Amino acid sequence: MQFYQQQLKEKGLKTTYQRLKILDYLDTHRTHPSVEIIYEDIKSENPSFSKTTIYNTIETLKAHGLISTLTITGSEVRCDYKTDMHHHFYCRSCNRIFDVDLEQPLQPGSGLQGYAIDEMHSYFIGTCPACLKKK
Amino acid sequence: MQFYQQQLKEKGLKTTYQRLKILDYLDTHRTHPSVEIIYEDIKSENPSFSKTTIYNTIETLKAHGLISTLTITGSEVRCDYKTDMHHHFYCRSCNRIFDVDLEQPLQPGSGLQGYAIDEMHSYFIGTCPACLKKK
DNA sequence: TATAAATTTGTATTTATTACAATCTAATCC
DNA sequence: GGATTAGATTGTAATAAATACAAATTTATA
Ligand SMILES: [Mn+2]
Ligand SMILES: [Mn+2]
Ligand SMILES: [Zn+2]
Ligand SMILES: [Zn+2]
Repeated sequence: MQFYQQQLKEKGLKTTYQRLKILDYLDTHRTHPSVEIIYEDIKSENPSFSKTTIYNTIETLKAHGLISTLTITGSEVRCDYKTDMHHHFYCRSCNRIFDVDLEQPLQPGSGLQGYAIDEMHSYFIGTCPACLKKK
Repeated sequence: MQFYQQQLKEKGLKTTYQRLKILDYLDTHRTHPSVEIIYEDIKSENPSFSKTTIYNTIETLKAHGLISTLTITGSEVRCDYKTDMHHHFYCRSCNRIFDVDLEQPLQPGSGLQGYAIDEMHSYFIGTCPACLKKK
């Protein structure tokens, strides 16, 4: 928790219980949870937590580079404690998102001369091993 | 138009004015338009066209591999006539999506052993050259 | 401890998408 | 060609994620 507090201070953000809680949640739940999931989980032990706060906090933390978000499911934002570039696999069957390692990480390349790049993503969509077994 | 009709037949889909129109629209508007944009444009010359039909048709055409869709903006589905794997750049400033060529096309790699892959995407987010100039 | 700025909260609103039932149409068969 | 029917389109209602906003609360600073 001390570390999160320091991160917030470095970014000029006030330390609040909510921000610490969300950072901790994402750090310990590397499952790319949706806002809804985060909300349900946190709310269960902290009923006064507001969903709007989660939206606000996710936006703030992301804007300051402390977390990242994914839009690969098409229906909701998914959150990620990791901010370094890495790749994902989205299983349509169980709705889970997995981190994947690729031999060839994504590189800008000459086709992007003149573009200012903020984010790089690559991902796969399909069915994960566990779901394949069930069928 | 003859070609679209043949494509539909090959997939066992009925030929309808709406499907031909949407295929033609996407073929001639390689701008990754949203459903809303497609709707506005088509409706202007064909007021009876329904937005639901566009949603339905996009889904059907995609399911049969005749078009593809992107979810990279986070707020709406964007449509693409191209179905072969290629990469994208999303400009947050003008909301446009550009096709980009990369030296290294995305490859599954050993990190995805056991996964069944339906789609592969990679994309960049940032500011396009035109928007950079304006600032 | 008092203060100001920032944050949280609850509610209302917006927007994209889906559900659904009635109507219509394309393909098939006579 | 005309009747049949499965499939497609349409309009409306419903859902769900995300945003807007203002009041209440809290943090950091003095
Ligand atoms: Mn991740
Ligand atoms: Mn494209
Ligand atoms: Zn799965
Ligand atoms: Zn731009």
